[in-house]
Amino acid sequence: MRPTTKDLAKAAGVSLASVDRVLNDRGGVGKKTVAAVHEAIERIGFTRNVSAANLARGKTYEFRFLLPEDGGEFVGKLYDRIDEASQMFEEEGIKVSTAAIPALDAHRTAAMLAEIGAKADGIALMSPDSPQVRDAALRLQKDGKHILKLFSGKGVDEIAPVGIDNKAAGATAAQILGRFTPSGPGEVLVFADTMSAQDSIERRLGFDAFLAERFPNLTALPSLETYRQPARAVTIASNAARNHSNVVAAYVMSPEAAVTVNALKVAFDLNNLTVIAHERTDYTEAALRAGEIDALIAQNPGHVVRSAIRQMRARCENRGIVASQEAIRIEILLEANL
Amino acid sequence: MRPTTKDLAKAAGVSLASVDRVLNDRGGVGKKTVAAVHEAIERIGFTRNVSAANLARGKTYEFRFLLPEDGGEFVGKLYDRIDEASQMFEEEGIKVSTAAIPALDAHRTAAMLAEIGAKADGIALMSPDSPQVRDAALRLQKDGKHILKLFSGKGVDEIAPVGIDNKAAGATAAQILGRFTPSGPGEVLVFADTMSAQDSIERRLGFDAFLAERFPNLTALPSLETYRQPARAVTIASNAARNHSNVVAAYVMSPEAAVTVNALKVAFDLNNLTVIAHERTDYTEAALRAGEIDALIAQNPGHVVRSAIRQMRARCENRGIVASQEAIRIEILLEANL
DNA sequence: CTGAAAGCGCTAACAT
DNA sequence: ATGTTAGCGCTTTCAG
Repeated sequence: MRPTTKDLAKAAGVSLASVDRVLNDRGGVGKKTVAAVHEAIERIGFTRNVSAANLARGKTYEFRFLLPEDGGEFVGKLYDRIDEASQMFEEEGIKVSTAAIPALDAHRTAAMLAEIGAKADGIALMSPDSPQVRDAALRLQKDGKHILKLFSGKGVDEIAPVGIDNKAAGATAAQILGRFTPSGPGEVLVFADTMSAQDSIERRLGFDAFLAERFPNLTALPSLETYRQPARAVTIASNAARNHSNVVAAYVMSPEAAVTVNALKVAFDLNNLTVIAHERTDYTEAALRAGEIDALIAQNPGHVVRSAIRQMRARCENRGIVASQEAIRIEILLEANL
Repeated sequence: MRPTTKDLAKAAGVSLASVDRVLNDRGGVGKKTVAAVHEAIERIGFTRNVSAANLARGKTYEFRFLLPEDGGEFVGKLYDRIDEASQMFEEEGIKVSTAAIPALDAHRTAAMLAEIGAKADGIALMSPDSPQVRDAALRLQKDGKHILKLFSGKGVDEIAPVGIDNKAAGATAAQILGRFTPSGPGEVLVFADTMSAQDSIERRLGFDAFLAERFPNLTALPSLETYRQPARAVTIASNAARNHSNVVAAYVMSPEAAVTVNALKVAFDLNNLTVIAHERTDYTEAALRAGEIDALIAQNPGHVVRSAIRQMRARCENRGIVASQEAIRIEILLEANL
């Protein structure tokens, strides 16, 4: 049988309470005691029983996902995965819920973050970077809350990101686009909802660097911003078709491809255009099947959600994580591996 | 606070013991009692606390991975992931270990399976299909052991598989190979360690069907078997180069690509040959970076290992699984998304 | 067929 | 600074 705290206490010649204090480094323990316990841990090979600890602690965590209120299909998928994960984590005493935030209004987002964050143990936030939100997040972190950024740039601030490396995702898009496009010089259209989003900037960076290095015959044109407005998107695409005679491919950077791809359909013959888009949604899946989109660069929303929850928990209990499990893979989706 | 068994017992007007009997349908309970408990569960919204149950039960599980003794690099990766997972699951009372089996010797494999299986609660087995092994596995299943097949065909027998759908993987290889290869007629070399392995057969099936339908100008040649012998592989590749004037691509089906790719390197100019291989190992990763391999069709070994463990546990506790979490994705790896 | 009661390994008051 | 002890929610004898 695996040694228990009782065994440990006996082996270290101290009481259960002292063992517990050392194990959870609560302080107020003599140096000798600490040393004795640590020595005994090594000697008898003690590993704590998490179930028992959680039970005794009786602590239940409240984690909250804050998602943009007008998020579109991809955010819809996230909601589904959160529901699913919420059920499986409930058994482990973790309550997971969601809240919609007005992502475009940095002020109100920051206010909501502060308010909701105060009541939760952990927050996973999906919102464009902004000073207000960043400050609110950092303040919460100071208060011992654990907060994670979803799908946003890594290393920009002190807030840990969860999601694919957007620069690498852009590079991946460039590589698949380059390989799928018949060789010979050509121009590549690049679309974004709006270039102010940190993730679009990073994708663009990775895309350009890779394309320039590997496919110098392909020229990436300046980013076109649709603001997710169908009419505007059509106008933009049509203008592009008129102004550029040798467009051979298009890269749709935003996670909501529908508006842009629909616009491309009216302005171009998609059979002669390599189209790379992001994220798997009902729309992009159908478009991939129909041959309108050639490949999808995606991240698994279920994995992102579960990873975020595991990471928030690990932080709450200040335990480590299994890094390889939490790395979010950049997936390339074709029709055959949907 | 979440309702507990005590609350449930009170709500149903029965004792804790009866509640437990119903919850774990142990039988020997009156119909009325069962009904009362179920009604109360719905009424007060009871969900069991797994931690507490596991603690009280005091049960620890023993799971064992049986892997081929001469497995090569890919199996090496598996060992690494198993070590890693073993640590994280130990905290939850799950002991995970490995054992090497003589995969080519069906008899001894079956014998080892029977012997090791008797001592474990669950077995994850990676071995070629054979009647002997199948029978040993089914016998263990009858004895209430839980056994999973790693990387082997789905639906072939009563033993649940863990790993990618090999037919779809073959199709994915075909699609990426087709798109990466300049159009115009050409021949495609297909390599296997040996075609007797179920997974190679399925990959070939998926590959051929997809290639024929989408890339009719590409002709897949009969499978070439290397038996993983370097000299033999070189001979085969050289013969292929001599006998076929228009080879434009190669599909390496086996999880150990090194021998075949090295042989291809001597017989062909890899710059003019699209090479698709399987699985991420140090070798394939380097080859991908060097441009010798054009794309990798892979499955995440860490995910496979964790999924197998979760599934064995779920079976032991006869709980359900979150299907979307256990589906092993067919990954397409390029240099940019390594 | 049903119930009472003693733990599982750990935590957290409350003592000392 | 250290120890004692009463549970956490559930399972499991052992009686009835």
